[in-house]
Amino acid sequence: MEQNEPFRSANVSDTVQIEEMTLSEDPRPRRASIGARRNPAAEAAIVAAARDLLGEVGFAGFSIDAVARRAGAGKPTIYRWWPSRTDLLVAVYERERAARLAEPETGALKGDLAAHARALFSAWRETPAGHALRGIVAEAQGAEPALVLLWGHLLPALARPIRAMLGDAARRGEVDPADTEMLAELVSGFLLRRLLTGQIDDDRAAIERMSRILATGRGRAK
Amino acid sequence: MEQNEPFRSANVSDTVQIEEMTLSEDPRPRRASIGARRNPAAEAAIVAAARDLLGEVGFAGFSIDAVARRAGAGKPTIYRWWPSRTDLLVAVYERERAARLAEPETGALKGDLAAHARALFSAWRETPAGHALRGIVAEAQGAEPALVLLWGHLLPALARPIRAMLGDAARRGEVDPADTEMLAELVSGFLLRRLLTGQIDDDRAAIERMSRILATGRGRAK
DNA sequence: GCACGATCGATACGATCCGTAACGGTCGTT
DNA sequence: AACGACCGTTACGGATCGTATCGATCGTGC
Repeated sequence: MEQNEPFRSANVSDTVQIEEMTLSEDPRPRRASIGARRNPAAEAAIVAAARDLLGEVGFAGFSIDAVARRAGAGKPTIYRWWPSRTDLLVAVYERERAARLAEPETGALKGDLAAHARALFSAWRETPAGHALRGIVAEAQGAEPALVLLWGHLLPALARPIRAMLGDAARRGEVDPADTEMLAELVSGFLLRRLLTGQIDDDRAAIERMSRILATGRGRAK
Repeated sequence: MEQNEPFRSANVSDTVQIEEMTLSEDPRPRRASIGARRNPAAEAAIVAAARDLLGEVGFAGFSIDAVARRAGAGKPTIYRWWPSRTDLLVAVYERERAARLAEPETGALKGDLAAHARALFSAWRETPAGHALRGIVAEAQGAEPALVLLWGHLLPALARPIRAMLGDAARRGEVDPADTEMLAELVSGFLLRRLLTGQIDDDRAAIERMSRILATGRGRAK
């Protein structure tokens, strides 16, 4: 879904600043070592290859071998910097996710939650971040380090903006401060369940309902 | 994670009387064919081996080869009846889950939800059903058939008793009937997120909080 | 200047697993 | 009595993982 122009390779743009267009299939650039230090071009090419691969075939076709082939890199180079497949997935996930940050400036909790959920679903749909997170969750079901990383780092990061919204709402008196933690868990549970079942389309009705139930309670339902 | 309980003895319950040809010192019991029909002993031995393997090493060490070795069965026999690894996981999951059905207390929604969540966590802890479901979810992130099975069959089955409780509550006027669907999704999201992150210990406080928020709303917080 | 050493890509290895094929043997069904 | 679906064994091709080895590259420290 991204850039596909088979640009005629002019130069390699070797400086530290790496553009993300260094991924085409050139004859044999043979990106060699640049000395006793990490080659930023290799790092960028590997992450870009992993990202594109995830975007094209999803987690199903994601393998270190395939990434190495696509990036024109050696597997030892990948394993040197990302000790496991999970780490590479995390690198892709965090790089893609960093670009999209939702602003919770709405004022009412319900609107904040809905906007955030819609923005997150959109990011998961339109970047490989969704596939990356799905893969990480999958690996966490069989590998202990991935599980620790998931619920010690990634899920807290996922819940952080939600918790921030809930904190604001608590300060405004919209919710009981004692409930914010569980409310954040319920929201992230909703998001995660939708992601893992492939239901991240822009279902505004469902998002609206979720936000209303969790933001305003439902005791006084219509 | 991996708090492997010695869940049950390795007895192959129901179905058919099985001689102890699985663990004895005999070199090769060689359970042969019984003619042009399915051998219940083979089926029971395979499912039992899969269940025990899940209970001992979790989804990480679960493979068809390992199950075949343990069951003294041939891989073709397994693939004949369970066309994919996912199907075998489902067989284990549904067999273990069938034993434990929580009865709704028919009192108030909050208590029903809490009791059900606690019973489910308990079953996931003390039988391999939790490991099986985690494996199915993991495979659903990379295989389309598993995904279809998960959210077309398993998750609806998981949500069914919850939806029933919510239906009762709606008839009692406790919740708006229009909210039952999303409430069921939120509850199952809570359960699933806890399972996938290995947090299915008997956290009564959290379960209580979840039940209170979803059952009674939280607009009138203390 | 110069040896050291970490890096690069290429290749290969052992191990594991998947899903299927071929085969001889078993035994109800027809 | 022939048929055919079943069983377990063995084996295969393909894919993947993670690691080892190698020659070449080129900053860094002496």
